[in-house]
Amino acid sequence: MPGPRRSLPEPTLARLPVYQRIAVEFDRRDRGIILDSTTLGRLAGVAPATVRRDLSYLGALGTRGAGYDPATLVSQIDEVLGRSTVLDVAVIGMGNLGRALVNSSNFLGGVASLTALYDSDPSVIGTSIAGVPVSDIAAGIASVPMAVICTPPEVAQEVADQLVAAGTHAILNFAPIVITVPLGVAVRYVDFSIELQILAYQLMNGTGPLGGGVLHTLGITPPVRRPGS
Amino acid sequence: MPGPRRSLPEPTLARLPVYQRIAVEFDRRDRGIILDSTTLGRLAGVAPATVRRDLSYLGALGTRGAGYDPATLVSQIDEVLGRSTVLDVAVIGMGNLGRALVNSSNFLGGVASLTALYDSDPSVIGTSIAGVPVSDIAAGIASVPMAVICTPPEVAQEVADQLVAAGTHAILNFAPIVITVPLGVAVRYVDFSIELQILAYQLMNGTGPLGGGVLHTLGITPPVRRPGS
DNA sequence: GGATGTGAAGTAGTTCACAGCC
DNA sequence: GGCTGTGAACTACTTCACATCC
Repeated sequence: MPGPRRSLPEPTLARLPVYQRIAVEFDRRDRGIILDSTTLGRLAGVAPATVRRDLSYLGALGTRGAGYDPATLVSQIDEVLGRSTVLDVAVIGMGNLGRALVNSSNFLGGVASLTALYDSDPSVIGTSIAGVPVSDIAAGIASVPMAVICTPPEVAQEVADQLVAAGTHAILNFAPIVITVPLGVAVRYVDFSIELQILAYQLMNGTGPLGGGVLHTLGITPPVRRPGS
Repeated sequence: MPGPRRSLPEPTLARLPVYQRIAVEFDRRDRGIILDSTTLGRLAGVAPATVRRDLSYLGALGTRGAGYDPATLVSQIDEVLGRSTVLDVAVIGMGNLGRALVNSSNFLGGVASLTALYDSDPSVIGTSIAGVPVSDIAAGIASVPMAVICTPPEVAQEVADQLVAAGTHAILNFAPIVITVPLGVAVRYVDFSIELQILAYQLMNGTGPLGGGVLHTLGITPPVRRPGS
């Protein structure tokens, strides 16, 4: 079994939204300017060759000798990321984090629409957050393609099971625990404490003050600025 | 330039806290039991060979024919992750997200101690959150080794510059923008909207309902459960 | 001239497969 | 017997370097 042959490598997938944010900004500010892979790479924190390789997966959208048109970039990335289809998403667990997420302006990233919120706390059930009413999780979960788990870790697996039973096929899990799902359900993890631990390690070892500080999260290498530049 | 030779591969580094959480749980529940790489791998969502390779970086701490002692695992991972040295961390930007983070019980992950909070909003400055007073960012930042940026993207670069000037060498950035720092400063990114976009893509293409749903965040592959198991 | 797009080379991480030890 | 620890093979991604085209 050679693996499900994802059409786009995951690190590339993670960088596309970054390129797009940059292109949006350029298109807004300097309409008509052309972005080359070196500039785009510097702003995105990525090597020029990597930028070109990434964008070449979307087809030949650059102009040799010049670069990439921001407007084209924006629409092509929209296309490949499927921004034309907005997916419904539910958030389970309306504690501090759940509330912070749904109130955050960039959370949905243009690909998703918030359709339901769930909690088990009677004092929260029935209230509205970001314009969406909070339902009682015990009363069942409506079918949604994507869901975000922001519950305490003890109940995360149970919630995941409920979601899967209700037809969810993509889960973003903020609970600090690995969840088990059937084949065919996509899960991604966001774990703040692990991120801090990695930073602490890198600060204490090698990659610290003398090392170079070039790290990778989401496959993104931040740009480096030498003392005099 | 062959790269700064980090002693531990980053994906391994990201998995160690996961193994440790599992080991802590086993040690608490069934004192004396021995964990083998297959079990540990299933719970962590990682192939057995990868578990063994990861743990072998910490030295030979398993017993051939048996497995790994949870208590040993916990203390060895503590050691390599540097849990003996607790680093001071500051959080900049006390909006919904900043507040949610500092109020979250597992945020500090045992490696950090929250020593300062900053914001620019007069109505927040002077209050205390999670027992730590919020200071005015305009009044300057005290020197801390690690910092977390939870500001809006427009001011994230400026805040990063202030932090670096104050001596910070590790930054966890939640603002949806790439920041530029001098060589020697470590930066990691957490971007919720990118995570959702990746999930949406994978749901729509290949890796969706029929594909396999095996994803990678933080280098962690979640375990898969076949319909009957 | 100058920047893209891409084979080829290089690098990092995963997985196999088995020797070694309990 | 069973499971670890690890060289060797494999796979995935990045980077080089250059032919190609505007």
